[in-house]
Amino acid sequence: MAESIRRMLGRETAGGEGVVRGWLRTVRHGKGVSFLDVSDGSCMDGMQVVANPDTEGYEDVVRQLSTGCSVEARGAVVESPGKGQRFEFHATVVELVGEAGEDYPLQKKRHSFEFLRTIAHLRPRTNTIGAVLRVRNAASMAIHEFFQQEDFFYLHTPIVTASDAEGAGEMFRVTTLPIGDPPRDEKGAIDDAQDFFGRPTFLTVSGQLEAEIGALALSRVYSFGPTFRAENSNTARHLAEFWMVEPEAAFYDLNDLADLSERFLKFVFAKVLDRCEDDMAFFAKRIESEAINRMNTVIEKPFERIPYREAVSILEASGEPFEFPVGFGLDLQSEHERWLTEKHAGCPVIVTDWPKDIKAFYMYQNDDEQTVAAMDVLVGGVGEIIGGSQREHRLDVLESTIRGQGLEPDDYWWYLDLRRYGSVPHAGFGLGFERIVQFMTGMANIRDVIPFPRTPGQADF
RNA sequence: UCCCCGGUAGCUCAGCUGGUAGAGCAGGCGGCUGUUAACCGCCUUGUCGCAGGUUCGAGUCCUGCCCGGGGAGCCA
Repeated sequence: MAESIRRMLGRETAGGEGVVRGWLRTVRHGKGVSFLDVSDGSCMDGMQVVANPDTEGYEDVVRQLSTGCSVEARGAVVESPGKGQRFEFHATVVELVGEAGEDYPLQKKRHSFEFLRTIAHLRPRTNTIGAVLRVRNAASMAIHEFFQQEDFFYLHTPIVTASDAEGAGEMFRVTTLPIGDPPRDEKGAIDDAQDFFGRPTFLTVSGQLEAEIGALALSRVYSFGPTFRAENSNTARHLAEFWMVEPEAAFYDLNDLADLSERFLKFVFAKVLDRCEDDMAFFAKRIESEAINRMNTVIEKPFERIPYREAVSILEASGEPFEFPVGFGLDLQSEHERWLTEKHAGCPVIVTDWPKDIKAFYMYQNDDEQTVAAMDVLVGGVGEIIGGSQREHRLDVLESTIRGQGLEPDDYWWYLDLRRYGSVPHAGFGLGFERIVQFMTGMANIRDVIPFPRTPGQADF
């Protein structure tokens, strides 16, 4: 195998033979010399391949090269006399592997992200999307590393679920019934009993309920996988298919969970900064100047914890002309979240103990009977980045909350069983993976931080 | 789903209050240069999103539709 350009550029010293394989970003011809910017995606920088009339294939290959074609060059790594790179590659042979005609869509100029989305099969070859994909990779691995070192087991929660009551938005139906002529029962309704699973099934909107099963056996688990929402929401923050990280831990209370979330963010961000230095420098320079600073704030500053009640008082006393009202029982808007973390605290903020009426049924009810043990982690620039809670582990309280919200306890029979047999306090949080990639990279649209975005009306590639 | 904005050359965009389409980049040719999204000169490229309508005349105004972007709601 050829050495990657990342490794080649990272060599201690020049000298030595090598092979460069990759795609041509641009080519500059001089009278007796040509410079090929060759990228193989292994790092931000490409390798400057230098060819001259002594290079085999100079006239019939090198002089004919164009942006986008793939090449293989054999030669030697030498110190570069030019500015802009430490090493360059002096080719003795250059071969064309795959040509790219003049209609190659990616030019050596800036393209709009909107246009790049229409050529998602080629956009990973751009600087920005390439860097995004490398950051995604580094962040994914850091997430696994973090949980492994914290003794969390990676639990594979299901993609297909029969529960249509997870309560987190519209779901995609999964069926093998013939769509034009489905079987009917005696009343003329579609006969779900004849469907593949014998009942209606959907793509999961959350692995949390199953993660709780895992936590109440292995003590600490996390799921990290695709999640689906059929909401018709068309924003820079929503995808129909996205990746979610959901740790769940037995014998954790809300404080333990807040501690975990703080360690988690600090660890993952530090790893990404360390392993994607060039990519992050690119984002800070070309996409969002605060990208690295924001991450460093999370890494360096202790998170401040503020109960919701107190947060509301602070916001009310702030004198800030907010667009949306503040008051007990009202959810915090993005503008409130950002003011709390950016102006008030100057560090990430964890808002705890929220009014039960605006939170989900499975959250632990506090002794005041008005609030639940929920938390939102707020960071500068985006607001909420993590949401979690201690779960209600008391059977009677959970059953009455389910009924109180008009839900049917029988639909949750196994979830309630977990409270019947060896129930323990436990807690967990969820975070949208693409949201933290957005936070890290400063990319404005979530469709540009996932390789193949799925949004309403869009499932190409 | 609602509100706002937009859809003009392969790409990024300009085109004022209606008068019949332009720049940069890409591409072609030539020049020059150990070059750095190289540079200089010349040249080519358009069903102006689609369908109607108003008008002597529509890229420009009106209506509908499609697509995209921003904001909102919902959320992760």
